[in-house]
Amino acid sequence: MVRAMATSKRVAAAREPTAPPATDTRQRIIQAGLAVLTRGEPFSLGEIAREAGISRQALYLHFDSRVALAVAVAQYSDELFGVEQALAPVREATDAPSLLRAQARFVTKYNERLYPVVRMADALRQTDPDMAAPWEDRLAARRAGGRAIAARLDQWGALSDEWTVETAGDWICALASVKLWEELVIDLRWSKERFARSLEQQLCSALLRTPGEEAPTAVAHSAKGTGKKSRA
Amino acid sequence: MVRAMATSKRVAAAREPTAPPATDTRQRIIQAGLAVLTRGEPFSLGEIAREAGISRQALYLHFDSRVALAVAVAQYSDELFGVEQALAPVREATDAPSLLRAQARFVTKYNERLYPVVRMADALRQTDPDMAAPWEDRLAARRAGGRAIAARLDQWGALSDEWTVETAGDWICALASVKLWEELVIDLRWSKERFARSLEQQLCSALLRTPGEEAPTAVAHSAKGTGKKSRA
DNA sequence: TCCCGAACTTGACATGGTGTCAATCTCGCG
DNA sequence: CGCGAGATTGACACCATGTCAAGTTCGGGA
Repeated sequence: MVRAMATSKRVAAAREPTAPPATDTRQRIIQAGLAVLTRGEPFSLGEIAREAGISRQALYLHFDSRVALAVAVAQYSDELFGVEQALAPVREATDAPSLLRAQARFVTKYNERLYPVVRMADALRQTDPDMAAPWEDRLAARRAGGRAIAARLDQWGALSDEWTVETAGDWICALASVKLWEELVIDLRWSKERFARSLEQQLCSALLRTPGEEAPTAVAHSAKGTGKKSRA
Repeated sequence: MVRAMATSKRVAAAREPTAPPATDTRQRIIQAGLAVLTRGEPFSLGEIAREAGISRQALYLHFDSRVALAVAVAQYSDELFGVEQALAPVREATDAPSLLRAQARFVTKYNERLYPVVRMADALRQTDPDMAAPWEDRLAARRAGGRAIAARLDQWGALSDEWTVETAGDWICALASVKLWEELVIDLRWSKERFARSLEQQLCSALLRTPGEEAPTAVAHSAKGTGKKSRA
């Protein structure tokens, strides 16, 4: 193949995402991996290599193992989707209903896009301990995201009394899971629109204080209220 | 294969679960499979054979393939759990809150017990088309269960206006999914008690008409009301 | 009593995937 | 020129699934 020089591995790590010439082999492998993963399933390394136009053995010049490649593909897929940008509406929401609406829309798009990758990662983590750690990281990030939403709801006095910030965050995280999305959209054939709509509604009815109840400023029975329990 | 006579397979199928002498090899294999599956993961046929005290090749005298064994294990696991009996409180509930409470408790117990089996089946169905059909069957059964609950809520006039029986049924089905249970109980370390409590609460807040609203007998704005839309 | 057939055994083998190793090729650059 | 990075071909070990063949054990029926 081409490549050569002090280019390639070191460069790939340092390359900014703004330079997509993709002449880099490592990058080509990752893209091939994503392509193979996205269509169908079986996921054989030989297939990815063929797709990338290199020999199977060359994969091992760039990745220690199947899992390392999978992790790289997952990360690339994340970057490609642009989580940061997609999350902007969620971060910028200024009231509870629009926050939850933004979250529902984000979740719908994100899960649709990341579904094949998460699927594979989930399958791999069962058999491969090396996949467990990255998986945990992602889970922690999702959990933190859910908790951040719950914390803002709580700050606004919008969080229903039955929740703590922690439990509400976990529930938000669970409802945002690819698995729930898969169950409804893939297995039960829901349309994305219906999923988004239902998720929004359910987030609202699950989390939000019902309008008729105590005002956010009023500290009622126990130690509930505005600053419920922001961290342990 | 060998198979022949009216013995063996036929006998295994016809044997009542009340006779546990376990002299039947097929049954021993299934039990070994469940045991291996329940602890840890890797799931190698050789291991199951060793656990069952027979040679690896003897597995093929009883099961055509890995998938056939897996299906048998899943079915056995179901019988062992006693779904019918465990579902009794759900079937016998006479009001909406206790129905949803019974459902939440059933789901918690069932998912905890069936988790390893479902895990394996889900992994297998990705690569093995033979697993897809049994999976679909189970999904259809779960969906029907969810829909039955939704229909009863609707009959009682307890189902919130935003739902049809179909969509509510699917939502119940999705919240009953092993995957949601896994996310919360396994990955996020929720206790079973907390899961059961939250699930019950969330089923209620998601599905039930809020107390202040229109009475069940009153047919309000559109064509909603008691007999919402029992089938398409 | 003998023997048939069912169930199981051992052992070998094909296939296909992962991961490793060694030898070779090809460039660009110092 | 020759080094060295990246890539190639080819071979190999290992393991899991699935198949095949031949032999063993044992119970029950003719």
